[in-house]
Amino acid sequence: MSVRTRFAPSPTGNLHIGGARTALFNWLWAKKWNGKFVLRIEDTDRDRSSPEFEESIKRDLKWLGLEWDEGPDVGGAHLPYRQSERLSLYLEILKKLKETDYVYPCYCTPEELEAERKEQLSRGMPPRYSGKCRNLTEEDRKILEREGRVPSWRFKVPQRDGRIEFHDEVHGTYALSYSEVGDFIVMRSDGIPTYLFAAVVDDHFMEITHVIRGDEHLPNTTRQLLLFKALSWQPPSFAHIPMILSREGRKLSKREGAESIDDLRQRGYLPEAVRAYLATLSWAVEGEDFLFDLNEMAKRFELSSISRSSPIHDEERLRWWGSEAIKRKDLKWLADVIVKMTSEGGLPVRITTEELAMLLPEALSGQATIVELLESLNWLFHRPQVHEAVPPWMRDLKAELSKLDDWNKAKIEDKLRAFQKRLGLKAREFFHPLRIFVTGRISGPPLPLIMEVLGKEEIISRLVD
RNA sequence: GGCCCCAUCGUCUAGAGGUCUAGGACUCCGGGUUCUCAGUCCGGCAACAGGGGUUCGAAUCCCCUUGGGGCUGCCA
Repeated sequence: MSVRTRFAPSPTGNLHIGGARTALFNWLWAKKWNGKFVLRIEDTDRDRSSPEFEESIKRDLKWLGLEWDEGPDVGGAHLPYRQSERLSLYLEILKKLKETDYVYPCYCTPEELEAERKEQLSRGMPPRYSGKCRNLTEEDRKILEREGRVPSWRFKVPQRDGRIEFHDEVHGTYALSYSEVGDFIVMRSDGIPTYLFAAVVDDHFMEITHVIRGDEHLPNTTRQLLLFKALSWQPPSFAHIPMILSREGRKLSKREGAESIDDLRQRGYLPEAVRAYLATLSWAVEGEDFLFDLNEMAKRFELSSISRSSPIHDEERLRWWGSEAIKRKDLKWLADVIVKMTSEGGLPVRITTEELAMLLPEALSGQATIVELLESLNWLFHRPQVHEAVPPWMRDLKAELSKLDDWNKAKIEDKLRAFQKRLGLKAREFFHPLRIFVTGRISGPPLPLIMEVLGKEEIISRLVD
């Protein structure tokens, strides 16, 4: 059987680094085995799901290079791929469950359940469903329904000793006692299935072979296994990857380090950098070159080498991957992007893509993002605002340079050095202020190169005296 | 509260009983190179949470404690 994995986000927010890493691992595992990567939209939370989030998630996945073989927009053999469009299927399966007596209607209202939970907690009891609707008679049910109550449907968790056990690809054996699991709702009173149920049904019919997801689902898996068993379905393999924690060591939240992929893109990170960074959280690998190529990454990917402890999101390390990715990028490509950005930004373009590509090797110095790269090059597009005192030799230098006809970096450098020596200045005493007047910056590519690129006229006008 | 998961430098991690005076990467620090900064190259600081076992021998196995996380939802 060929490998099929899925990424099943709920469209209740943007794709953030945690979800992106889950998607990445699923993609890698499918591709490693020449299998299929399925995108499934889990929009069963009607209150919080929105089409806008679905769109942004898809856009961000594509940006990361994680294209899906089956899913919304691209179709596939298991249509539809949005849970809200699969409602009749869940109803059908629920019917089976009813017939085999694996579920029962629960007439408790959310308010009653909440009160019950509070009560249990205050008495130091585990907050679990009491099972009070489990043994209702037909007569009881009729009475409750006459009151206008619409039931939800709960799964009858076997009341027995022992534990529900399964093998997890990263955690090894995981087990939970039956007595720890309360009867859980599979179908809400409004006819919408819960995640626990819908995911099981979909994973079965979509023939998912490996469920790779965050380890917050570890306890849930036992419930889902119960469902698989009740339906006589073969469950997939499970791999629960540790969830990324914030700098403070807490679960990622909007307030704490839950960076959205959208945000990283807008800040100018390259997708391969984000991917490589995400991959190395929990995945220990030797070498790093292959991390920039998705297919190479897939070849080397191993579920068994994923570590069990939660990594902490670290911007410093993301930045390092960012600069590595830029360094490896084709110069022409980089130049193209920069030129495009400047023209879109309405900046005067004083340089051709080819010229820029030649300049780039000297200009690259640890910028983590394209935005930073552009920033570091802004002397190309703006005359600097210099507030420093004009050195006394500036007027002479200007005159000297005006006489230089052969305007290339070698000649410029000769001129500059001769001038500096004649003045009796140390190199830094001369070049440093000159750089500031030419670029407004205290660092950058070699000055003669900058001067050649900017052109004689531009340089003369920047050397205010 | 109950149950479960996790635990090596500040961070990501290697390590599957002796090869560990614990290796690599990021950050940081020092030095070389450079007109400057960055980069780059070289070097350096820095960890097995604590306590008990098991064993000739433990970062590696077991137990307890501590710490962190998750689940315990008509969220996913």
